[in-house]
Amino acid sequence: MNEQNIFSQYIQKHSVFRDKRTLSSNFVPERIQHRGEEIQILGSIIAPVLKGFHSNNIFVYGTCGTGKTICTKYVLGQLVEILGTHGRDIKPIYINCKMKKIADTEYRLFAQLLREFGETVPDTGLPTDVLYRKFFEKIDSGKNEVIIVLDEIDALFRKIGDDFLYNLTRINSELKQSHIMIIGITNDLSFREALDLRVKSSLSEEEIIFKPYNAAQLKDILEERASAGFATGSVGDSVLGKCAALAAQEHGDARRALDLLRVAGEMADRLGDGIVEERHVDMAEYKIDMDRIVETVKSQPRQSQAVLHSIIKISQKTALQKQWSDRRMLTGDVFDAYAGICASVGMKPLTQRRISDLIAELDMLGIITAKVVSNGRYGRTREIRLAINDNAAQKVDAILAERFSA
DNA sequence: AGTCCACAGGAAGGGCAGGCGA
DNA sequence: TCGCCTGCCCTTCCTGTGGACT
Repeated sequence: MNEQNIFSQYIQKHSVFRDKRTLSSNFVPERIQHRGEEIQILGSIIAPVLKGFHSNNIFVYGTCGTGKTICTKYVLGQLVEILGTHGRDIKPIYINCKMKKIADTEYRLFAQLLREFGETVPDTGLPTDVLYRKFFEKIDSGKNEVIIVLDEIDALFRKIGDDFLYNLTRINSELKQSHIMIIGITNDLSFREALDLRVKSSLSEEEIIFKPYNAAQLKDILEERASAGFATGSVGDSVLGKCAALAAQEHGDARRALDLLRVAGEMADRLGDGIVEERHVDMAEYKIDMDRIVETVKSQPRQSQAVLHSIIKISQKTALQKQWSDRRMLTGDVFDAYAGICASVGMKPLTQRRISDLIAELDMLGIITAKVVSNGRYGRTREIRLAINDNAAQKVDAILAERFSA
């Protein structure tokens, strides 16, 4: 091999990792810690399908990173494993409703369900009721028990309402030999309350609530993952403790804890340090937050970017004169600045109504905070502030300035 | 108590791209 | 090819809001 090859150095270098996959939040381990009770309950609700009985629908609640998805996948994995010995026709389907362009509309949801059965469905073009009928015919062509896991079901509900749930449950009353069971996963505890009465009554569901992990539980989880993921002696107890403590501050989010640990390892690797230290966790925390912001901004449509650009511009201008807490602006200010940017780059401006929606979307993404306030006779508007720190704002501004340079 | 402001936000519909079936 | 369907982005129109001001 050519010693000058740019990758030869990488191959020779010692890595802190043994198996990085196990440090991914999507990885389903053989044993899930601190969720024994929830797994038991979930299993006991699903179990009747093994004997040919119908199971109730289930709603799994819990904040981000509390193990809802992983436990559900784990239980279904166990189900599939035992199916081999029982030979029943049970088909679990996992769909993440937050995945844009995958299952974020009723059409796309049914299209995705049909694809799980090996059908080819166009991305658009067919009436939704045709897909509905196709799906119906497909599952009723045999004796099937279909378990549909709808992860982040609240995202789909917010976008298209609860008709899709009603339609899914209604299918059961029409099916002759098959049955559908729905497992909805959500971090919105008020989700059920928002459902229409007729949907609630047709669901006949059970609920499981996942509580956040505490720091000690997170550390247990990290220890087990680290022993499989890192080379022996590469990561110390204090590093695991720090990742656990930081994640515990964020509502006991195990996903965050794993991300911190994995990225800290990547930092150590990149710097050729051989051992993961606490300073790598600090770097990881910064990098994760920065990457999230930059990626979010880059993936926004041009008009949203122009709105954000105008918000940063106003924020920078006021920063010179005011305290941080006073760096707020109103919808009208943002619209004026946005119109100015459009004029300078020759872009057709959208209406204020549309900009109002884009501001709300940026708020949802966590890049800005936009609070509706009333200023008395000076009107009702949104008070807008940047929700990212100065470093991130500068980085985002540099990206946007390049995009909107006249 | 009534007025007024500067929007918020819902509803309806237009225009577009793209796919299907007759 | 045409009519009909979809999702998506957008505009237009409208009503509602809440607190300062008169």
